[in-house]
Amino acid sequence: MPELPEVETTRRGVAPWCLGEVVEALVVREPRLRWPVPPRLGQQLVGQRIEAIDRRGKYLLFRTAAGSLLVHLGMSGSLRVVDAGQLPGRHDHIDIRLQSGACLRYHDPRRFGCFLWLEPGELHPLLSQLGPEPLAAEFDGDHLFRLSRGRTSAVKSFIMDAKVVVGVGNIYANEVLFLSGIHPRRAAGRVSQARYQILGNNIKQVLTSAVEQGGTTLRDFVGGDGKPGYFAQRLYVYGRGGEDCKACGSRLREIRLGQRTTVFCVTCQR
DNA sequence: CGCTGACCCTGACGGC
DNA sequence: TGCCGTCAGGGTCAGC
Repeated sequence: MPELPEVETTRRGVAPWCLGEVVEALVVREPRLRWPVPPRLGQQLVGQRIEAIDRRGKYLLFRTAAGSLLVHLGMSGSLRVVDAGQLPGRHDHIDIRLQSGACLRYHDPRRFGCFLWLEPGELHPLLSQLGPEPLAAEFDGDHLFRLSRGRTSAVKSFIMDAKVVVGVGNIYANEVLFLSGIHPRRAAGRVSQARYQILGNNIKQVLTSAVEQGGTTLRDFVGGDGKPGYFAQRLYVYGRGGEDCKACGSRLREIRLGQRTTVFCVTCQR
């Protein structure tokens, strides 16, 4: 599912159809998402003008004068612009119909995503604990180094912790650790400051590049405009367990770490 | 406080 | 062909 670049790609894809538009109707066919879709969401959203679409980590925020719609795509969610006349398919759970005739359609087979409402100025608990944006200036290797002191959990789990930094999901965690030469199971507290500088820089570089490429296409991901991303061709380790390391030729090893598949090179990563 | 594992849900895929 | 186990890009939560 979407990691940060996919969410950003979705944001950019849908924005041209949404900004300045008034919501005509909210159609909820299936309210059972990660949390139930609030019954009052329609009343809150309909009639409002979408003034901005922001992203915080992997959350999207549709801003209106009355409050904000908070959307998370979960593992399998997508948001696409379709013509209002297009019939919904299986797992097309929610439509946001705009007065222009366009329709934002939320599709999510696994239903791990969410649609929630935020009052103006409300700091939702889901957002209040989040760490810095990886592409912001306040995130860097020093931030990782400081937070990691004394931590015994694996550095891979550490960088995937949204309280540490948002937006680093399983694909990019694997990639970034490979590029940094760091063993994913190494204790976070036992990675040097110098290596965290490298890791921090690689997180910024890889996510920036992935956003520019339009995200990573795996299985069914498509951006808001329906076009697939092209980052998948550039993956070094994710999905390549048992294959040869592109740097040294060793066979890539695959392990489970915090219930997530982890792929790394025993030669390149220490 | 930090860490681990269960859990939420559907679908795809491989082995038998 | 079907059945079964496993796995999938997310995150929360309880328990230690």
